[in-house]
Amino acid sequence: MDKAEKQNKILDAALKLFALYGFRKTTLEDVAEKVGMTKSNLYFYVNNKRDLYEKTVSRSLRRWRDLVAEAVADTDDVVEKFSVMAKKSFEYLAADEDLRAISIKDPSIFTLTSGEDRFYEINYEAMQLIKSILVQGIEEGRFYPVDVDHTTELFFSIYIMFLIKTYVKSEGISTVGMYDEGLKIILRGLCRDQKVSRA
Amino acid sequence: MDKAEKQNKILDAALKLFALYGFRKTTLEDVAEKVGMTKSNLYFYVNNKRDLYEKTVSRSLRRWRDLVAEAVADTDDVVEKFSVMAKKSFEYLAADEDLRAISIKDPSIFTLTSGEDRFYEINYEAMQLIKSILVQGIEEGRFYPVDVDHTTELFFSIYIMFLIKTYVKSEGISTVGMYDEGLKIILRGLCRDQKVSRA
DNA sequence: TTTTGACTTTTTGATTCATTTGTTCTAATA
DNA sequence: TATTAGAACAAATGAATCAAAAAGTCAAAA
Repeated sequence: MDKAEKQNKILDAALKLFALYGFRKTTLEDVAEKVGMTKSNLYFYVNNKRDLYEKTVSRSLRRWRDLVAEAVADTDDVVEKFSVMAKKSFEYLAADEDLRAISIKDPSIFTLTSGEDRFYEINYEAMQLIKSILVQGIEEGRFYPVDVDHTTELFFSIYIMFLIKTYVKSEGISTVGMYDEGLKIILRGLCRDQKVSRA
Repeated sequence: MDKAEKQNKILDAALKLFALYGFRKTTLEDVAEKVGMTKSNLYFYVNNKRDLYEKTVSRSLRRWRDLVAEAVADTDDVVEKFSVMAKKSFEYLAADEDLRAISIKDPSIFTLTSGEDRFYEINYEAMQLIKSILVQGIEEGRFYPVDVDHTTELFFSIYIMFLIKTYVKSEGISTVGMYDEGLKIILRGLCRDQKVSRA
């Protein structure tokens, strides 16, 4: 088992422990024990506790983002792309229990303001995906010529808001209906032609 | 000066002090002094510190809501009503420096989830205004027949999100552009006819 | 190169205690 | 009777202390 491989095992262990206890309550000895080494040896692979935490969360966020990007790449029609992106990215957290547990214990993972976003680089790329779809849609004449940057930020903000409402502060199932309704209205406000095609 | 009148003076004084120092750092002696009485006498007009705070904030929030309602009532066209509501309610906080200062010191005034909203009754009526405009627009055949309840909650949530982004965590002027862009898209997604008329 | 145990430093949590502040009450006053 | 102030009490706060736990370092072993 080489270094990179062991680092991955450490991140796996850390993910589970952070999900279970949260940042403060998990000790580096917990992590070391779970991965079968001493605390001091852990420092051979890890800079410090905070860094381990951020790397753990970052990896999950990146997985999420990539999964959505792949689903979008598998789609042809721009409008369909937009819809797939909106749905996949929103549904994801329902399946990832560990990241969801961490998010509840540490709500600062999802911020409404990019200025205080510790995971900005990851989210920046997520926004690039939104932007690219908008640009494509406008170029193809399917979308109205909106202000791409403002609209990108707007959609991303609304999306984050829904994540918070739905998963961080579990507001019950009603947010799903809101999300669907919102998606319909936005698609209608975005699309030039009226054959929006989705329910 | 009768009791109600003095209570109002107390709320005025409290508003200024809470805006200046925040809840924790203003003492009831500060308030009593500002209004020219002793701390113990304050209790003749006020239940307790927390209650004074909530009443102070509530009054400001109610003023805000009523101002918007009046502006909407002065408008005839439904689409115009929606637009006026969106603009007036968003702009308001830029003018009310005291409430803005309080909001920054106490971000929990604006919540994304109604479950934790201490001012729910006030916001509920604000949502009723949104709802009534949606209903009117649908009845008049100007709006698509959206799910009124979900859409109402959706719009209110987006609105609160913008308040937080713009005033609580001052994200700079860029949110204003986002708001305008979003309003355009939403109006387009809402309106059956295409003569949306606003820039 | 990787690991460990012993080590130091930093953080945390519990406890104390004086001070401030919130709250109540009683008697005076207008 | 409605309103006020002063005294008194109760609760919250903040500073200080200190021991335990956890974070982080390092020289030497495997």
